[in-house]
Formats: sequence, structure tokens, C-alpha cells
Amino acid sequence: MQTAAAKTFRELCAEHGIAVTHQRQVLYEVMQGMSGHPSPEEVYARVKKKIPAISLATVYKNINLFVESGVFRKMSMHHGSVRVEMNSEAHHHMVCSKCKAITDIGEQELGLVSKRTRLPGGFLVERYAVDVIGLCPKCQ
Amino acid sequence: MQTAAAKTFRELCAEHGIAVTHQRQVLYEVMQGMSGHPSPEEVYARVKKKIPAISLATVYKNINLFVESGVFRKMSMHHGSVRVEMNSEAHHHMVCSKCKAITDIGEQELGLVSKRTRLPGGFLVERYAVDVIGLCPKCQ
DNA sequence: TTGAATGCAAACTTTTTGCAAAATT
DNA sequence: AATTTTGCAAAAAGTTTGCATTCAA
Repeated sequence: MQTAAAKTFRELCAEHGIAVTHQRQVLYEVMQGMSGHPSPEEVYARVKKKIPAISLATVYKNINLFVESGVFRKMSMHHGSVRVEMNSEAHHHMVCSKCKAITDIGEQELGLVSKRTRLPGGFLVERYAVDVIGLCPKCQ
Repeated sequence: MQTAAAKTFRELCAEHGIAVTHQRQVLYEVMQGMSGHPSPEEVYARVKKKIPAISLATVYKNINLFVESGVFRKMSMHHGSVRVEMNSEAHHHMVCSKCKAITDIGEQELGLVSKRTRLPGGFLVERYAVDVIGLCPKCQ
């Protein structure tokens, strides 16, 4: 009964030129079954229930691999350290997916339209923080 | 000629009930003069030129203080660890400013309009990643 | 003089790395 | 048989904390 799923995972690995290991497969399946935005530690805790001997390093290595391959995504651009900004004008950010450079863009220039202050589920909007992901002129 | 600036900084400190120290003032001025999105280490490097004996811990403590006071801002919600997501539908995030809970919201429901693929400065858009900051139903 | 802030070092958290042993191709 | 992956432990990064000393109010 694992034939179908196993095959899909095999194909996925073949596409990305990576080996099909037991750890990798279980990690993939566990992650597929998780909703929300888990941290590596949370993923590790779940995988450990199925493979008690797995190491955190393996979890990290494979999460990175999955993210680099585009199988899963990071929730947001993660710069190693906190970034502060002094610009107090209402603005958003253009983030280059290649060189990671961040450039400000004014609310006006961005031209996103939405004045809604209440969203489905009853969420009360304070403000929008937009990251535009793309390629800066240099990297195009 | 530091009367005006010094006075403003004094007032700022008074407003927030914090002491006016030399380190604090230089840090504030240096940060005001920085554009972009510096990390604490970058700020530290700059401040060190003016106060070579300053410690990194002081820089951290004061940056945190400034951010908590609303004097400066963090560039983005910073969760201690990387967050991965498996949801491959086009969606965005509602982030509660009180309890920090993150909920997905579909591109459709969000209803932000912008089909622009080229932004001022020649930035080529791949996709938009929107964080809606506000209050979730529970926290309102 | 009293409480707050600084500097230093140690501790902590998150993530990466080197390497021998094991598994995959 | 060659290569990749794993697990472990050590090392990096980034950030916070405890405490004695110094400074501001």
C-alpha cells in the first residue's frame, strides 16, 4: 500500500537527483501531514516518533534540501539576524531572490489596493507588510 | 550646536522614562543616520567608531529598548527559528500582533489587487508575500 | 544616594559543519 | 565500488542574562 506514495517520492528524489533514504521519506511524509508553520524542532519532534534515532542535523539538512529544491517553502525571508529600520514612512520591501538585497518601496509606488480592515474569520487589520519577491535590476 | 538635537533626544528619553546616557545618545544618532535595514552587528560596528569601548550587549539592550518604545522598528516579524510551510496554494499570512498566531489567507480572500510585474527602479516581480498585521478574533 | 545603565563573561538558542560509519546507487 | 547520507559531537552565529562597577537623576 505504499507503492503509489513511494513511487511519487522516488520520482521526486529522481527529479532532484537525491537519494531515497528511509529518513528522507519519513521526514517528507510527516511534513506533508503538518499544517501551519512548524519550526525544525517541531518537525524533529514529530519525526522522532517514527524514527527515534534520527538526528536533528539530519532534519535540518533535509529541510534545507527540500526548501532549496522548492518542495517546501520558508514562511518568510529569514536573515540570520534581526534587521531594524529607521524609515518611518509607510513603505514595503522589495527583496531580491538572488542577491537578497532589500529595497524600500513607498506605499504609493507599490500601488496595492486594499482598504479592508476586516478579513475573513474576523481578523482586524492594523496594517499590511508586503514583501515583493523578485529580481533586482542587477540580478536580472 | 547640539542643543536642539540633544534636547529632542532628552525629550524622547523623558517620554519613555529612560535615562540619557552617552552611549544611548550616540547609538540613537548613529542609527538615525543609517538607511536600509542594518543588523545589530552593523550598528555596533558603526557606533564603535565613536565609542570604541561600547559593548555589543549594550547595543542589543538599547536596540531592543528603541524597538519596544516604537522609536525604531523591526523589519519583519522575527520568530526565533525558521518556519517552513507545506501549503502550496497561493496564500498570505495574518499575523496577530498580540498573540503572534499566524493564519493563512488565500490570495482570493485577501483581495489585494496588483498585477504589476515591474516596479519603480526596474525590479522584476516574481510574487507578493503579504503579512497582514492585526488582531485575531480572540485577542480583540 | 538610589536606581538605572554599562561592560564583561558566561549561558543559551538556533543552525551549520567535519568526519567516520552506514546506506544507497 | 563509488557516492551520498546519516549521526554525533563540536563549532558557529545570534542573542540574552547575571553581576559588579559606573553613571545619571
